Amino acid sequence: MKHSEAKSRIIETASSLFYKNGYNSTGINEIISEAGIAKATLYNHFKSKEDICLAYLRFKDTRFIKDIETFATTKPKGKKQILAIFDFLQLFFQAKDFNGCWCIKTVSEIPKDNEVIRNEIQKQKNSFIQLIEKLVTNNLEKIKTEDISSLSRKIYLLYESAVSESHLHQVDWPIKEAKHLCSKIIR
Amino acid sequence: MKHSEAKSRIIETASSLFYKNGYNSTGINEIISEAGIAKATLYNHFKSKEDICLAYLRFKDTRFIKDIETFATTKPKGKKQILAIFDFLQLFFQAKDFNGCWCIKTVSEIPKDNEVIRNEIQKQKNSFIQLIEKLVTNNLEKIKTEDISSLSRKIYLLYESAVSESHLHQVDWPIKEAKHLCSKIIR
DNA sequence: ATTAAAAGACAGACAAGTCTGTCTAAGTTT
DNA sequence: AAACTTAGACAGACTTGTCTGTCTTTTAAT
Repeated sequence: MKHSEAKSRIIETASSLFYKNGYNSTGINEIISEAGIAKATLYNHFKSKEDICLAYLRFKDTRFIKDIETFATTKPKGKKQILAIFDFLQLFFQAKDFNGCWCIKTVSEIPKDNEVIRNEIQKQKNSFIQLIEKLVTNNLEKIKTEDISSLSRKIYLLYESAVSESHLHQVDWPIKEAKHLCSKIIR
Repeated sequence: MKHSEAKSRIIETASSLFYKNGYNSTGINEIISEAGIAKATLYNHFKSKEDICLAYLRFKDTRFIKDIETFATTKPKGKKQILAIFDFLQLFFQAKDFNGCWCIKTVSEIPKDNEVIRNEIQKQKNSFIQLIEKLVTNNLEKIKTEDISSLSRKIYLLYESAVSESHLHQVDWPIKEAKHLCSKIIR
C-alpha cells in the first residue's frame, strides 16, 4: 500500500534524526527534506510533532524488544541467556549509530508535564522488565517465585546504567562491569 | 562585591530553571526576568548561553560533591559510609525539586559535537567515581588494592541507575534495590 | 472501455511565534 | 566623571503548523 509507505518513510527518517541529533534539535523541515516528502503529506499522517515522537519511540521499542529477545533465546539455555542481554548491548554499543537510550534522551528533552510521552516511556521500560523476568524465570531453575521481581529489577538497573554510562563515557567498561556483577547475582 | 552578587543571582536562577524545565526550554528572557536583572547585565557576565550552562553544571556539582561527602563522612565508619550515598539519594529523591541527573539531562539536550559541555560532564562523573573510590578505600579494610577500581565502578553504576530510574518511574524501588545489591557486594 | 471522481502527494508561501545576542538611551552608584 | 545597571527595541534566524493550488494515481460508475 502506498499510503503506509510514505508513513514508514517519515517514521524511519524521523527516528534516525531524533535519535542522532535529539528531538528538539530536529525540525519538521529537516524531516521532510530528508524523507523527500511534502510537509502537507507529513501533517496528513501525523497531527503534530509530538505524534511523530510517539511513533518514533514505538518504532525503536518494537525493533529493540524483538531483536534482543531473538538474540537471547538463540543462546544456550541457562545463565547465558540472561547474560546475553549484555552481549547484545556490546554489539549495540559498537554500532556506529549508538547514541544511548532513546527513552532517557527523550524524557530529558520534553517538558515535565507531558504525560503522553512519559507514559509511553514508562510502559516501554516496564515491558523490558517483564522480558527480563521471563528470562529469569525460564533460565534459573532454583529461583523462588517471590525473588523473581527483585532479581529482575536489579538486572534491569545494571543494564540501564550500562547503556547510559557507556554512552556518556564513550567506553565499554560499564557494560563489562554490569555483566560481571550480573553474573555474580544469578549464580 | 556587587559584581559577583549579580553573577551569583544569574547562576542560581539559571540553575534552578535549567534543572527544572530543561536547558533548551529555558530562554534567556526567562532567566533575566526571574533573576530581576537586565539582559545587558547578563551578557556582561557571560559571553553566551553555553557559558551559563557551564556555570550551572559546576554550581550543581560543587554543591553535590560537598553535600554527599559531608553526609557520608558523618555516618559511622565502615560499610555504612558507603551505603550512605544511597540514603543521601533517598533524601534527594524525596525533595520536591528532584529531577534526575543534571548531567544526563544536559547531555541529552546538547548537540553531539559540543565537546566543551561533554568534557565538563565527564570530568564531573570521574570525580564522583573518585569519591566512591575514597569511600571504598577508607571503609573496607579487607579490600585489595587491585579490586578498588572495579568495585567502585560497580557501585557507581548502581548509584547512577538508581538516580535515573527513580526519576523515570517516579518511585523509589530503584534506590532500594541498588542499595541492597551494593550491600551485598561490599560484604 | 471510457469517463468521472476521489485521494493523495507535491512545492512552497505564509502566519505567528520562538530564540539568542546586540545595541541604544536613560538612570544610578561610587 | 567613570562605570555599571536598567528597560526594552531590534535584527536575524529559527520553530511548528496551515493553507493554496497543481499534478498524478487509483477507484468507481456508466
